[in-house]
Amino acid sequence: MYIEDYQKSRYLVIIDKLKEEIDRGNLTAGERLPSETELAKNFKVSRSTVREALRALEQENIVTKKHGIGTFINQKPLYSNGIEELFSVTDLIQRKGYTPGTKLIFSDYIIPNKHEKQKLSLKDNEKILLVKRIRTSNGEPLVYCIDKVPQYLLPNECKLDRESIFDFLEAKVNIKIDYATTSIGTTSYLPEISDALKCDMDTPLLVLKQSHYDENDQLVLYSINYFRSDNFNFHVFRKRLK
Amino acid sequence: MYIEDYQKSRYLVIIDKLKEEIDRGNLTAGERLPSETELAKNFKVSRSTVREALRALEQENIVTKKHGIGTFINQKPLYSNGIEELFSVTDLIQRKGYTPGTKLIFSDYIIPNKHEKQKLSLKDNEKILLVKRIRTSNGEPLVYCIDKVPQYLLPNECKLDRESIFDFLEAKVNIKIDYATTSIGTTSYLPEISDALKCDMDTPLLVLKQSHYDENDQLVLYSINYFRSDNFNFHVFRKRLK
DNA sequence: ACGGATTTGTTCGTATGTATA
DNA sequence: CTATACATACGAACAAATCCG
Repeated sequence: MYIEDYQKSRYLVIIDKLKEEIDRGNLTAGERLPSETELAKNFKVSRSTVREALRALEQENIVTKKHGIGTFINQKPLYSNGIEELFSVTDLIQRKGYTPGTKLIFSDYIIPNKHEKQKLSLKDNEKILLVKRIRTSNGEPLVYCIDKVPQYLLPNECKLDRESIFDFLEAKVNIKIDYATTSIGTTSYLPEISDALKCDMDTPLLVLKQSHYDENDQLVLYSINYFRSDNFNFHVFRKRLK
Repeated sequence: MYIEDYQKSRYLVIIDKLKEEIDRGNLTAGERLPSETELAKNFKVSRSTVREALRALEQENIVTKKHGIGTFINQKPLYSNGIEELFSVTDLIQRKGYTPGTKLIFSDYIIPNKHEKQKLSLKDNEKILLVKRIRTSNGEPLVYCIDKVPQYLLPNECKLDRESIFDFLEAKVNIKIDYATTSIGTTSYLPEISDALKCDMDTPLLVLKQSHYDENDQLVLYSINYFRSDNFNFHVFRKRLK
């Protein structure tokens, strides 16, 4: 009987219901929601619970609250490639509806140089697995990926050559990548990389250097991704503070 | 007497106090905060208020809460140029401790082309103010800015040649820019722009195309910024969802 | 310009649920 | 199993912003 809604907090249920209303078109862009008091009455919960739900929706940029006026459905649905959400290259390609592929260039354990040692905060004698791959989207080269993982995190002999590193770490080693700090820059023609991506000397590359952390704030993966930027952009939603 | 702390909500005060403790080093990275109940007792507020403060700090990526364990100061210092926060180029330069400057290239009202008309959702006959400027940091050219503002938003004859457009719109026209949707890409050498930025043919440019909206979701400014990327990176904090 | 009605913001106190050590 | 810590939920009160007659 009460198996149905078992263990789902009320405010989460309200979020789902409101999102459904929006998807279904009963609530459209720019429209004002019923007041918090009204919503509370409708959903038969307290105003606090409604506010909890609205807060989450505001954080997702789905609604905007205005003091003394009301809560409004946002104009901009956004969700393009919002770069502020961390996903693997595999995910990135799949979300665009394309088929991801991988060409392995290099994969082996190496002795880290000073810079790598510092980035991954390694002790002496600790090696890293260095993987270089070209990721393709429907067969077309899109990204040149260089990934570095400390050896001590990995099972023996593992080469990480095929699958998504994110998926592998999660499935086989039980490491969940939680967040990353990323720097975004560019570079001009680099022989090794530009040629592999089949782009000419005039095509600059978009470079993402990322330090990935797990849920315990351990740095588990440092990666450099070179994107062909002629047919590729990232998007960010930027919000003014204060 | 009571003029001092006039009208500042308690949770904001708590946020400031906790940040101060962190800055001062009394609370260091990785450390666990006192429990919510304890903090409430210390600050002489209810636990709800403490939670309100902690929620905000979590959103700013300053602390992480773990169910049943505690609240922890984050490892990562974060936000150098967190691009997810929207600020003007003037702010950007000032935050780095440099002195911003401006060289005006062009400023006049023009009849928009089809693309501009669509981007700014203009009616027929509506002109736009087109401004092209080089922004300098301690005298060195850093960004080439192209800004487009619908004429009907501006006072007569205004040319926006000197100051920050953000500041001008806020101070003189009472338009507050609230958020922007941004695409990040690159471009190779462009004569007009690369030369102005004094960079050679091998230096790619980082391109930010931004649609700026005010608090009523009105598109008020479309801008294209070309950054010299040889001495400049953006940073993003990317978080995994789910 | 004023006042009252509406709406969101802040704070409190309390109770109960759930995760972790 | 128990104590601790965070998560969810309720209801109440007052503050502050906005709107409208």
